[in-house]
Amino acid sequence: MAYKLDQDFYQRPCLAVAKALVGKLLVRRLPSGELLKLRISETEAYCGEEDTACHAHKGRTKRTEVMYQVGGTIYVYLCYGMHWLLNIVTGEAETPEAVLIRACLEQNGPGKLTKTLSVTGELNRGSICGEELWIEDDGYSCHVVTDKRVGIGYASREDQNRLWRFKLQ
DNA sequence: TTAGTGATATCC
DNA sequence: GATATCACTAAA
Repeated sequence: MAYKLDQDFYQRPCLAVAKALVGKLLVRRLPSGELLKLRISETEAYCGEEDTACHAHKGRTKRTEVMYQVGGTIYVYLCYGMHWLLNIVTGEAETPEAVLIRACLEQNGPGKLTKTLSVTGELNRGSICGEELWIEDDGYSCHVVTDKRVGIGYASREDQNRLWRFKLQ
């Protein structure tokens, strides 16, 4: 009995949302009308200006503006000129928090994931509760393990060591 | 291990 | 205007 997560789900601290999203179904309706469902197997939390790994830690800019929206907003970002990364904004408005969807089952890597789902910058600032992209809970539950975040060598040692990555075990 | 890629931020 | 940076991937 799958049901679509509503906006309230995302209006919680990013760590809680990041952990809760692991094991959920990411659903994408392609422009062609085709429906794709993938189970989320890995997420990472990026939490506020205090977090030196977070894009918004230096303050609000044109790019990070999206992270200051209310939870439930989609933040899509182009990395290394070729990969779109999918994030979901969490928490209250004015707090720059987001969860990076890092991988789904059968899809390791955030860049491959967005390629498979045809996620591009067009979805940036959209709603994760809309008709193009949303998340469902089908009652599946599993063991979630934590780990250090990766690919954030520019962050402080302290922040690199935070166990803010959540994986399906 | 390393090259490729382009938007963004930061520095003239 | 110019350059440095980057939450990655594929090929070797």
